[in-house]
Amino acid sequence: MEQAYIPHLSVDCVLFGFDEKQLKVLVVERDRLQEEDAKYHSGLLKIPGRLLFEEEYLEDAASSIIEELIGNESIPLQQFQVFGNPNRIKSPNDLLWLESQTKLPIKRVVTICFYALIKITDALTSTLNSHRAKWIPINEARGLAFDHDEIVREAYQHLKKELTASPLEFNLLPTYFTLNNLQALYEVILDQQFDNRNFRKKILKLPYLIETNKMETNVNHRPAKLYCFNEELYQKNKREMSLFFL
Amino acid sequence: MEQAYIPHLSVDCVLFGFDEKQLKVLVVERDRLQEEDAKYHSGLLKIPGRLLFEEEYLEDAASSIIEELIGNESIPLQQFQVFGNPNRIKSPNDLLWLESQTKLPIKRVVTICFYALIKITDALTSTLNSHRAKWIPINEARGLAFDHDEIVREAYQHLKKELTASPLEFNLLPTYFTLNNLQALYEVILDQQFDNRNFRKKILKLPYLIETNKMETNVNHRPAKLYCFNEELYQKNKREMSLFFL
DNA sequence: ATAGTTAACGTAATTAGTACGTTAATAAAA
DNA sequence: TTTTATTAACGTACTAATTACGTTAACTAT
Repeated sequence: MEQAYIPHLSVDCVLFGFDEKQLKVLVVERDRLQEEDAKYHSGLLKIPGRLLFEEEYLEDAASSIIEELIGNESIPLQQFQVFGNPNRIKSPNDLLWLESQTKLPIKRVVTICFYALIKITDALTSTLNSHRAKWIPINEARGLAFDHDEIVREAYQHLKKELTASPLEFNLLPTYFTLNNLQALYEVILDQQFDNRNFRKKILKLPYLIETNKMETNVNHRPAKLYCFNEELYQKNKREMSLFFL
Repeated sequence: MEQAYIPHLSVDCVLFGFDEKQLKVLVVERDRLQEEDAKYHSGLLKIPGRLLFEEEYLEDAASSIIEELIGNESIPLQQFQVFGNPNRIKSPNDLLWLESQTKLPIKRVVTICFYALIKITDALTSTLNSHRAKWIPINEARGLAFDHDEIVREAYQHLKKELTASPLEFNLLPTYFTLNNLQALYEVILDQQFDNRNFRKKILKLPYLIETNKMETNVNHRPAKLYCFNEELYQKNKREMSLFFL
């Protein structure tokens, strides 16, 4: 059964990834319109999102958008802000594109935005390619379609704030990671340097950070111990640990 | 010119007030429907809100709702969450009421929620009465129409989190207040006691808390100095002071 | 072997936070 | 006029957390 879109409401997702060096966001190509689609198919970039269906839960819409791109359906989502100015869609092409997608006359779209943290290794390149999606460094997310520059900027602010308040960003790391991986993540997100020895002392207090007996391999220096994240202990402890972390 | 409503979108406001003892929220009566409106006119309670107009900014809608009830138009608003489950309007009467208000067929309403802090003395009793609005203690906000119980609960959580992260709740106090007024506010919102002497030391570090030469009057004990809040200094300092306060 | 690189442990000094005691100023009661 | 009740306002010793460092260990590449 085909579901009908609500022409006034959409859901957009800012998906964050971390490749051990940089914080990235996932963007997809907004197809160029037929008329201007002359030579190549590479269009303007946007963040993943679509109009809401009439009977659809907001979280379900966001999850389905993520699942299509990443394949994983159990990724925690954070609703962070609504963008709904009557004039937020400034470019006539953006509007035409929306109408071509939905076959509906579109006047104004209020979009409910979510962000999620993605293990960058979970996203298969083939799936990304087939959706013409790719990771770009957050500071290169400029000139996106609609008001998506602003949406990405605000999502980043919320992520920063959340990370300062509670240490939960393990989802951006691979399953096994070194303490220095973790520190690099904190430094990149918060744009702030930490003393390695003090960071280590502080982070090791977290009961849900588990030391394994695995070691880093293929490095040309002393290999570090690998750690992993115990989600069950995290669920138990996040309430107490949630405020005032770093 | 009459503006048309968007039948799928509304804005609701949780307005917090503080009467030196209790944290309160402003509620209005949802008119009983004609049929059941037999004896008296006191209806079910709801928080203030309405459908969005087609060309209206979200913040403007929220501001207009507040201005109508409080009269003051420059109150900072915080967008905190969207409530948009397809089945969030459970009571048939709530739906009928919406349709009677808007003369539109309503299927599903996604509501964008804001909260604001109100000096309780700014709200004129006459204005409140004419809108059949009143302040009720937050823990008595039960059995409200729609899913407004949940909305109030969530708004309160956000307020708590915000107050823990940054000390900005001066808008809940009268212009001149004692340090004990301020402490009582913190204790009520955070549901936590503070040592009077330590609270005083900590709060006096805030550069935007200004000592005046006025004194408390009409108290049968040693009168306290009155303080006020310097908004300009607050704007300058909030960035640095914003995290990790109490 | 030696140099280069990052891992991992430790400690003194500083700063912030907590738990208290004491005196001061006012109104009302005795 | 003294006493009592009540809250204001100041101060200080103790404890916990944070910061700023030094040092040694384990690995690779030359």
